[in-house]
Amino acid sequence: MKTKRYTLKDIAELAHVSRGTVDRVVHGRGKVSKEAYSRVKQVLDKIDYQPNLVAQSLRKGVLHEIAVLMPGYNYEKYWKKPLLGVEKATNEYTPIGINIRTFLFNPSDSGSYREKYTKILNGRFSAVLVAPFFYKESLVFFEACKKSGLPYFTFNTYIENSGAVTHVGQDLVRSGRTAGSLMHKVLADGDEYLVVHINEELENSMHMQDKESGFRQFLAEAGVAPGQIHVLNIDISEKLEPPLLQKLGEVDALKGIYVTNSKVWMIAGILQQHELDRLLIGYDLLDENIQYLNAGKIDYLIFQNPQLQTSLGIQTIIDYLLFKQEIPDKTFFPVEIVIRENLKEFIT
Amino acid sequence: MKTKRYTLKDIAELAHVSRGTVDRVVHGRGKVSKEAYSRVKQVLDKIDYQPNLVAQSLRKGVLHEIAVLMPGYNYEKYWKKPLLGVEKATNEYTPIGINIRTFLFNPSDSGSYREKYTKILNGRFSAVLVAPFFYKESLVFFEACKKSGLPYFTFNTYIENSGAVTHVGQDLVRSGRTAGSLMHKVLADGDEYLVVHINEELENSMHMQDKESGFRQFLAEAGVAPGQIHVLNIDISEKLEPPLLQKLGEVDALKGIYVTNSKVWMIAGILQQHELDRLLIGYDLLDENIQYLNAGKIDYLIFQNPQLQTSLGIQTIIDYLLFKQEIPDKTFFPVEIVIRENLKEFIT
DNA sequence: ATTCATAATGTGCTCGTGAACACTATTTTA
DNA sequence: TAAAATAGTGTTCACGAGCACATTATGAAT
Repeated sequence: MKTKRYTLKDIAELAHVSRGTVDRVVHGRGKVSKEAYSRVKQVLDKIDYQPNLVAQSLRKGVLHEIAVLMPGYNYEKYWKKPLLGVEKATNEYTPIGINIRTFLFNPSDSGSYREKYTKILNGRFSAVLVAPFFYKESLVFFEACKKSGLPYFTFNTYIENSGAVTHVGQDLVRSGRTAGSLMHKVLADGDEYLVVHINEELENSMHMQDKESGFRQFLAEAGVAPGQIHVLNIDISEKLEPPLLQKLGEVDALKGIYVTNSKVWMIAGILQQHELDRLLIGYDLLDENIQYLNAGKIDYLIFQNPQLQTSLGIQTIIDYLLFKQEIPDKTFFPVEIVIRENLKEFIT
Repeated sequence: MKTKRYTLKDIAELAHVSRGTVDRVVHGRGKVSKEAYSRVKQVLDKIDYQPNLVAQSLRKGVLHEIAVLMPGYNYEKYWKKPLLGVEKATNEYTPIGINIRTFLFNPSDSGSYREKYTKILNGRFSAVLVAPFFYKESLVFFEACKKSGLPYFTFNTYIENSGAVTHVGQDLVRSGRTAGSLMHKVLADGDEYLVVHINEELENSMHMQDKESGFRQFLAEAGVAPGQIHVLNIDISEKLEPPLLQKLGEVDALKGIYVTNSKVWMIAGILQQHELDRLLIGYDLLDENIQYLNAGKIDYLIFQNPQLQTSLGIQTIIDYLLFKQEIPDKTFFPVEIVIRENLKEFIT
């Protein structure tokens, strides 16, 4: 465990050359004779040289610059938490020579996305963490990254075969299964289930499909007939109330409602207004949702820990850059179940 | 945001003195004239000097040594995870000049505890993170720490008025409430509840009391009569089976069982053997528990994330030592609810 | 006024790395 | 063969803080 750390000077002595030569070998700068090279190489292979990061950092001023590309929270408040995660990581890593630059784009304007990623490509970054919000534009961006040898890491939105070193996010199918299981534990045998998708133009509808399929998957395994599961697609621009009330009127045994995104508070509001009592499950710790959770109108919230997405993402990048660690191509983090009783520690 | 970092040299120039004088003022080493002192002080006040940690670390070889005092996992496998947390933190912080030394004691031998903490007191540590397993011995240790000015941080076991800078742990009352709520959501109105304490000599029984009181607290608020809640105290050296079966035979409506520690798998085994079906809630992701969770015999596990206890503890210490941050006197982390469906990400 | 003590201040080296630079040895070109 | 080019190697400085040591200034004592 207590392996001595070798310095360039140590190696130089062992290989009977000067520090400069060792440096040239280590960094492959050339201008080294075959004999000197092989002697240094031999020593290097034997001792597993790890450069002193502290000294590197002191010398270079800044070891790495990392870019983060994500939507600004003034457009969508969901993004406030991920930004907090970035700030946390920034505070932690700045003193050791890692600079983090944040590029916020407008999530309803792909032009602003392009503009920001161009800046990143023109900067001199060691890596980039990106929420690939726009599909087509992201593919272009990824190609450009590859061309300039810039490693990219994605979070929040998963893109198949993106070529990213790692994706950090939540397993959506699993989160749907979790919702199904939670609901199934509480509901009785004959009760029926409702899945509500509340669409926004912005949000990726793939997300919701994955969640629904996980939900159905679990219930099927638990012996719930497909006919007991109802689905409601509502666009946010329409009124939510009429279709919901209609459905609840039609199906009397409908005892559980699963809302596949953070807009669950809207449903909670309608239920409260009409004094209806249903088991209600949704996503994310928005203020509105927390309020209804505390009031007992929402039973379970599934939490993506958006803050963790970015802080974990940045940490992964640093592991990659500094320690050349083996990085898994997907880093999932837990599907957290939040009820009123364990809420507190999640929101501080 | 983009505040320039001042160096000692910068300050020296601003105050028209030499680097050495600034150094003496910053460290209060004396040998400075009143005029020079006040000039430097003035500059210092204005610019908020933050010493360059990288340079400090390089110069001093190691910035801080932190001691961790906890039980070894060869005695109790529960402690394997906290140790992993220590290792994770070690890997992360060693390259920036923070050394972490672990002292493992035998949790059934207070002598070994004393022996290890003596070593720590004789070493030159900047801080210590301790699982204060033995109450009386810990008070002695804390006194000694105070005397020698060694800041101490506790985790896992909470000691009232310990004088620790921070305690890192889980809110036990809240975890009891959570168990109560989960169970109450599923059980019907007339159903009855059972709390099982499985004692080990080693474990602090305070823990279990806090959990039970949280459990009762919640159920009382939810309108469950105290008479509907039964308690079973079993010593691990006895046979668990007879008292449990007797209780279940006596009370027919007993539909939910809450085990206040990680020994829940023992109860699950008995239920399985006798083909009994009850809602079962317990603690921690031991292999045995996971097995029963997957088999559907355990419904919910409450998870303390033991790994997080130590890694968060060490991080807190570093914030304290390096950044002199305001540290809350208690750092709680979430009461995680684990079911079969969201298990996976918690165990990797 | 000169010597000595001491307070106050400045200088220089160290930590390990990176990079510019200087130097030597060998080969190429006129 | 002398001059020039180039390959190979070693030396030196800088990064910022900390600390030992050298230097200077100030006052006291003879």
